[in-house]
Amino acid sequence: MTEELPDRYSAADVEQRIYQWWESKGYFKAQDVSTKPPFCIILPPPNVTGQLHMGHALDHTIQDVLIRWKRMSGFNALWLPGTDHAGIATQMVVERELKKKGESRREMGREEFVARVWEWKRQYGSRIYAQMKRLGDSCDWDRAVFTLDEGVSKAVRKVFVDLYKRNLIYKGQRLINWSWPLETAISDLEVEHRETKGSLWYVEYPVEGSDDKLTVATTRPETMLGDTAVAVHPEDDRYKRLIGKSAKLPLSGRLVPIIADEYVDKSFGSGVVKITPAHDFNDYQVGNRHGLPMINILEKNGLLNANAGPYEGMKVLDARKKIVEDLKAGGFLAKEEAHKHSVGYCSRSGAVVEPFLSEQWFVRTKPLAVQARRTVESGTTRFEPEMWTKTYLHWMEIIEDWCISRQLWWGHRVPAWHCADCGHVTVAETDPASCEKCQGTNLGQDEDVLDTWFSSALWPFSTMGWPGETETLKTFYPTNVLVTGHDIIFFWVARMMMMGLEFMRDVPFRKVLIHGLVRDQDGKKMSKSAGNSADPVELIETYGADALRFTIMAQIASGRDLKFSEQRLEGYRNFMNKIWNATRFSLAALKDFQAPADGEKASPNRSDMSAADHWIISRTQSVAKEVEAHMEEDRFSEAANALYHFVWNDFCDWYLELVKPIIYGAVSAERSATQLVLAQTLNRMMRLLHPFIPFITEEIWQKLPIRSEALIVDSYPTQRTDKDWFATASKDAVFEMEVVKEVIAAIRNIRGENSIKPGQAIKVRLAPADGRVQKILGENKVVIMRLARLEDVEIGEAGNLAKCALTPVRLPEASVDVIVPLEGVIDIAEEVKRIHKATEKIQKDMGVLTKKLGNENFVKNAPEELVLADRAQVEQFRAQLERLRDSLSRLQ
RNA sequence: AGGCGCUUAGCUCAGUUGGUAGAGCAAUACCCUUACAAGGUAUGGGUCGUGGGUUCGAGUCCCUCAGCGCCUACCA
Repeated sequence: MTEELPDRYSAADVEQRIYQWWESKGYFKAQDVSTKPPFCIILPPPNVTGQLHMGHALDHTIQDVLIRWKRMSGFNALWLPGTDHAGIATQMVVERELKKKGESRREMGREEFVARVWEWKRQYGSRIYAQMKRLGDSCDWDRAVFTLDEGVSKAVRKVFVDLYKRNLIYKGQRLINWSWPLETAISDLEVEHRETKGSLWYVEYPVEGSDDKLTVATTRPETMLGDTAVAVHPEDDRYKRLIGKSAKLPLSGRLVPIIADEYVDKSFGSGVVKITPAHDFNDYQVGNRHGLPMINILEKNGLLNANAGPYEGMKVLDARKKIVEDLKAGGFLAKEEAHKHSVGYCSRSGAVVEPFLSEQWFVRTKPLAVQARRTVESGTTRFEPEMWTKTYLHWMEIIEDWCISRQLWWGHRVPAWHCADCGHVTVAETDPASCEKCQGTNLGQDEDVLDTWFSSALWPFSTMGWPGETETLKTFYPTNVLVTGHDIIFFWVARMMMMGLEFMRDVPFRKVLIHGLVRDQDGKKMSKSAGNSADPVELIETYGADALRFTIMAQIASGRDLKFSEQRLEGYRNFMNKIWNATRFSLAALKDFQAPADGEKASPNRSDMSAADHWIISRTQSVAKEVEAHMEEDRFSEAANALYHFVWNDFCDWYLELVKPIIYGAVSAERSATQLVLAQTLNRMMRLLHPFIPFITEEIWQKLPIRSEALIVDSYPTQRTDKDWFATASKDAVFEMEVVKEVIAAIRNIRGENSIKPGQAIKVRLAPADGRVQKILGENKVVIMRLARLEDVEIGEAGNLAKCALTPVRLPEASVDVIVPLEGVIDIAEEVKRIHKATEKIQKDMGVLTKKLGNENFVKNAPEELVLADRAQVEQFRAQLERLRDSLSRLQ
């Protein structure tokens, strides 16, 4: 009933077909109402302009593995997808397109431009979804949400209005970060600080009414046009007497007061600071403390304004140059020093960020942060790894008001209307027809849009139909886990916590799983601009999505960054091929196998099973147990590695090899039993592997003799689901197989060390220490002969050891001497070397143990079983050494 | 400046309660053995960054120092 499979697995031929089949069958769908327990993850919405990058690949693979695992574990699993309108990013992309066509945003006006962006979105907005599907993301696509969808927009408005009415949103004139190329405010978090080479200029400010001069140190001399004070430290004896007097600004001649403020560091520069409240955050605070006027010297486009007098219309850097020249010419410049300092850059445009005085909307975050802090402190929401808790809590302590307005066109427009008649601002969920104060109809909507992160902050409930009281919310809120990188804890996680608690009265998620970032081989963060980012879609095309997923999952450990290497990916691609070929062999071995009617429940007669059969079932049980424990604790790499080892080493290297003599043998009850075990093991193996490598496992599943309709919705093997199957394995089988494996390994070692050609069959004598082991060896004689390539094996007394290689096999509770007569087979001298090597190793190990056991305190304090085990081990070593010495003496 | 993290085999990294160090890749030797050369068998390779402490016993817990990295704040 099996068809022929190609000997190489081709992911490209399989993955997209399988994905479409899953989707067409509706397997990704979750139920709003269900008897199953809910499990929900909301996808951190990628930018609608985004292309899938390695960061997504990492983030999504974790989520998909979790979702698939939970889905198979009987949960009503919902992975809710969506995309983010990404205000600045998208606006920039579309503007760039327009520019190519010779069009501009400003010329076409707001309405037309927004229409063009929507057009762009319609065309390219689902590109990222298509790429996610290549990765295997099993999202419930029918629920996909875009942040500008009607439902989400309604939620945004409701939240805005609500917070405004409660005075948690306000509009105010404040100093904010201004990106002049984009002509918009940006939040603190969108500013990147970079060490930059600059100069420190010492400028002399004459003191009014005296010959004194104050030397002011500054890195931005052009801002002196906006100076409204000069400050010194109140305890600075050099300048105490000048406090209260006025200084005369060079060039403009304007008078400014000399004030005292503790903010000034006496030891830095000259100990005198010029105060420019409208262009520096510290100065802004000093200005507020002293009630200083604020002089803004910049236009929105970054050029100097009328306040700059003769410098009006110049760019900041040009003005700086000119002013330095003028200061020098006027004799005001005392000196210039090279100076390194950190400068803020706009993370979007790359331009230097200017602190800029402007009218913006703010969220008062401190009251919101209180609960958001407490729920994490109390453990209602936990961070994993736990260390991020501190980062989060610290930020919640120092949190500042959040500037939520952006001077962009693409986004949620601020739902506030300014009355031209009375000046009142009407904030409302539905567009008002008239001013709520004077009833005038001369209303104009606020021009600003909201920070993209404002809508993102509502994501966990806005995507589920809030403010409606939906079944989705009832079932899935709070969500179970949020999976994200540590770079957006502040941007996003913290804000979702605040909003969720405020509007849903409950945390948005029970757990925040923080993972690391993807780096290149040199440890650099992957980024487009650095040109070092691997393209996951390309990698998927070359190696397959499964290989990429497994590479990620096998390496990701407790939130650490992961260095991506294609070599490693190749290794796991080989693993996929290994699985494929193991299946190919198995299916051939099952050609004449009749699938039992009771499918997964069918078990063979225990008496018909071989030791290998018992053993592989027991190994399956162990690995299932291990994987379950690791998955429960989010130790994905441990789970992945346990599976890797199980498949490659246990199943392929041992089980399949052990079973070959039976499979190739005559039809019998024993052979049928082994076929059944093989079929059942394949079934469990695919189920265990599926969350990690969904495509290949589903493809294989469809060809298995024992299977259900679809692996993706079959059950995940645990001690409970597969209790009966695991119970068919005899407990003795593990021990029995250990003996067999060790004996084979010992013979192989003798062969390898003595350079006996693989093709050359040899004779071996096995001398077991007791009847139990003797029985085991007898029962597995065929297997041992095959795997060790023997032409004959004798089991019994050690006999004459003359010219023999000997390896005492070490096992707790078992001992066998493996004896290979070497005469005519190899050079005796080689064997002498081998025995010396083996002896040294045992002596070394024994030395450690005897030293330990010689320590009274160890014997007194260590657990008894440990001491006993060590003693037994020493005894065994002693016996083994004796055998080796004996063997050595008989060689010469 | 403060906070956090890292330092284990040539490379990339695991190592959950402290009990004689592991994986993948790379390397070496031999093999196209009828599932797989994207494979098999065997082998070599580490005083777990430094110095100290706790303990019968430390890669694992505590302290010191060094190097690297990240985050936050910022020097006018």
